[in-house]
Amino acid sequence: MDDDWDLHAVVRGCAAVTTTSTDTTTTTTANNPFPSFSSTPNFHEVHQDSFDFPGLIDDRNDPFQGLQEIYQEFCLDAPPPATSSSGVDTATVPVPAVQVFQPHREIAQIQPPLLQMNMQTQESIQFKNPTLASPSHHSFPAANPQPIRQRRRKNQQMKMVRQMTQEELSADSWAWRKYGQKPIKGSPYPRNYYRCSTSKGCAARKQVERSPNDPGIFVVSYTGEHTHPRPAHRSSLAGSTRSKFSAASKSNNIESYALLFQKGSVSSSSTASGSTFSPCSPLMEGEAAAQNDDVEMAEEDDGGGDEDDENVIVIPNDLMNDDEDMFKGFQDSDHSSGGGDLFSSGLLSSPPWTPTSSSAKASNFNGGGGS
DNA sequence: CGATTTTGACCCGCGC
DNA sequence: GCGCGGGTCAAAATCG
Repeated sequence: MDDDWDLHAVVRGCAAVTTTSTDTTTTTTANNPFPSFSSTPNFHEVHQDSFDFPGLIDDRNDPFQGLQEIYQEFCLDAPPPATSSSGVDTATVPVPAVQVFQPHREIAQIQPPLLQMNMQTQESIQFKNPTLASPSHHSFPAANPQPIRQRRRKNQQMKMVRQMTQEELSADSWAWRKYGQKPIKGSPYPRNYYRCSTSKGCAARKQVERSPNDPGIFVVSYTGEHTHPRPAHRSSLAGSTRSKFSAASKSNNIESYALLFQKGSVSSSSTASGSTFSPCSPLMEGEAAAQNDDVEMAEEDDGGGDEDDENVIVIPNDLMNDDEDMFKGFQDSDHSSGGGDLFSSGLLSSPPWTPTSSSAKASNFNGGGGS
């Protein structure tokens, strides 16, 4: 197919784009493959009763901060705090499983290292990034350079799952490369596998699949962590190929973004179109067939599908509003250095989540591409 | 020509 | 131990 949407762009969309317009977001961190969290009362409501994470959710004004910190530990090279605020080793803190499903909302299912330490088989937890394995805090084995397949117990993998829309998918500033696609039992839509293409040894992985509940929603799972800083510029590798948006990308207005989305929508009916930033195109490829078969999920438990029920933290959509700050970053770096994202890379000149462009939404994205 | 996508095969975790 | 299902590999195709 010649009109495939650019995969990179697609997968780049891990950054959240939500409707929020306030300043409740936190910033994404350099190596953090996951979107940062924002703090909202909602989170408190949902989780405070469900968890008891010393140092994670506490009395701080920003209940999310703790979570974010833990996340950062997971994703960043920065050494994590040794203990929780209460002095209790976080590794020993019981972690009840919680899942909250909110259709049409983003969901984060988190398995941060600290929380995971008390899971059954600790030895199975590994970080490929040496710097992540902070010996004093985590008893993770040192990164093993061992190249071949590194498989952890499936239910032990640290994973962050999030539901997002097409446009949100498009906001991912990381460069991803697709390395596989598999039909998932029980789901009409295939799952697409991506790895970070910025750095060869980067262990960051991303899975994207369409939500069986709502084809307009994409379930994105992040595993592993980046072993390199967030690309300052969209590297030549980053989605450089298959890009057919040169024209649109050169324009410096929001319309170009909207246009791109329109393109996506138009093409989606037949093939997905060659749009560079189409967040979900890869998904659609396989989906097309599935959709034709009539999505017939006898009973989908949830969008999360077979996510591990245990050891999972689900974060409501509202809490995941990192887009704003993230976007700030885009803008900041964009104008000057190019900022390593769709915009800086020239794929987009304006953020998709601006009021203007927001109208050109993910709704366009249904339908699916070819193959 | 280099990078990415596609896709069947292979590997392996996990439940029975 | 076996089989299923999911994750990854890797060769070939594709694209700019």
